[in-house]
Amino acid sequence: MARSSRSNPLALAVLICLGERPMHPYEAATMLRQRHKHESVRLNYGSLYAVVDSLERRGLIEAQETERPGRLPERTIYRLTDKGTAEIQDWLSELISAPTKEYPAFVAALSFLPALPPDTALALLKERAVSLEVELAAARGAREYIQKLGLPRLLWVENEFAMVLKEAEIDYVHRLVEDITSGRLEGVEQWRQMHDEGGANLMAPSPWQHPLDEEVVGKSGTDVKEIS
Amino acid sequence: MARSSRSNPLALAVLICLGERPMHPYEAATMLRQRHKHESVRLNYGSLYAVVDSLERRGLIEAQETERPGRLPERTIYRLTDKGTAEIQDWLSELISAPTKEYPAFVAALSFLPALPPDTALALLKERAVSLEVELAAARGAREYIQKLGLPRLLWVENEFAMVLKEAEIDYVHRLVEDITSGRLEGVEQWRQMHDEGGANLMAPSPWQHPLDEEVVGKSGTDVKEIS
DNA sequence: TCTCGGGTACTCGATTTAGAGTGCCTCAAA
DNA sequence: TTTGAGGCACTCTAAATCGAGTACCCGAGA
Repeated sequence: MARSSRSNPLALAVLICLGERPMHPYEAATMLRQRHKHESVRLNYGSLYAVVDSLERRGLIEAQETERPGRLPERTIYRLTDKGTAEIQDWLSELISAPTKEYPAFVAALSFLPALPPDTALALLKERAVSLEVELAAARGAREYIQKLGLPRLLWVENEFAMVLKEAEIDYVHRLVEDITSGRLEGVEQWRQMHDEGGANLMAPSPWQHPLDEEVVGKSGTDVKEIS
Repeated sequence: MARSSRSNPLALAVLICLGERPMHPYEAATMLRQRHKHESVRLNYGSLYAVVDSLERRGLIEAQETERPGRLPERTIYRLTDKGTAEIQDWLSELISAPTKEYPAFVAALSFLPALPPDTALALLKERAVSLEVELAAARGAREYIQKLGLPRLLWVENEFAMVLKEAEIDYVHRLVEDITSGRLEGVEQWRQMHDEGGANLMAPSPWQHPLDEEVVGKSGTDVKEIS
């Protein structure tokens, strides 16, 4: 229960905004966008209010007053409680000290790579490399500009790290492209062969009858009796 | 609608399993675990059946027969449709060719680093580095073992890439630790100063009055009239 | 003067997700 | 012989998520 409530980092972001001064949710969102934190924390208005409610239920923030400027929708100003202050330290410490298992889409995609014909895969990987390089160039541009504005590096570390990840990915994609083209990647011959023969599209090209399957695949698949 | 249905890669994984031969959802899950795909694709039983239903509604798979071995719960065997075969190619192509914006927890954490006192942050970062190194060693071990089993590299690329990411992260954390310790990271002095003075915990240490805020923060925050 | 695009500040509902729970089975040890 | 651990194959429900929608306001241009 307390564990699942730490799932959405947007909640932490809101807490930290409120740590600066009391404000209403929409203003916190505005501030986060202002400071470009919406590039590191998924921010959408649907979740924002859900997350704020949950923070209030948990006693980490409390409503201070509600006002309505003109006849615009009413807005509730929240303030951080002591429990909230403690939660910031705790949650943030956990996030920094303990790596969490993540599931990037590209890792998933790579694990099914053999399902595409090798030449298609190659073309698509090259496309990705180009897109990534464009993104990287954009990020570099942004960084230089921001630096000129005088923002110290401390307040930009997240983007620095994001760039590091992007560079690593670019390198890897390039290497992969080369290894496939040159046939250096072991498995390509069977891969190509299987698609040439109009073979089934699998994550385990049939020539090998997936090495990890051992005898186990049959276990839950072969007692096909007693059809209802 | 079609867009949102591509959100969970588990659906793609199921499609690909069914591409091998018809089977019931639980068996697909077993096969995925067998082949260690659950390390690249988030797999839990709650989502599994939801995802299968959605695939059926979209006409990508269809029920072939339902059987019940003994008096165990009934199981439904699904098979891939032609639409499903096409969807595999399409979806996978998209995943490979177009990088998608992701929000790793550590990026979020870094963007709030100034909210922790610098010495705490340092200690936590060192902790993370150690954990990451342990994980990397484990991954290397697994890879060597798997290699000895004779699994070709093609069927292991996703882990290779995951390791590349991990290495990049380790490097970065090390650099960050050094830059903070040595004071080379610009902003540390103010950072330390602000926490020494028992200052507020913010993502924008107060001495700078967040450079990116310009005049804008006041916009939605200062018309505090007409309290209801 | 009118209006039209863009910003403000939320609300709503349809999906999705996570993970605990269920009831059945098998096998092995006491 | 009983008992209990562990696997099978789902089902259920509470919570989270996302994006579209709403209702208002303001300022610039025709």
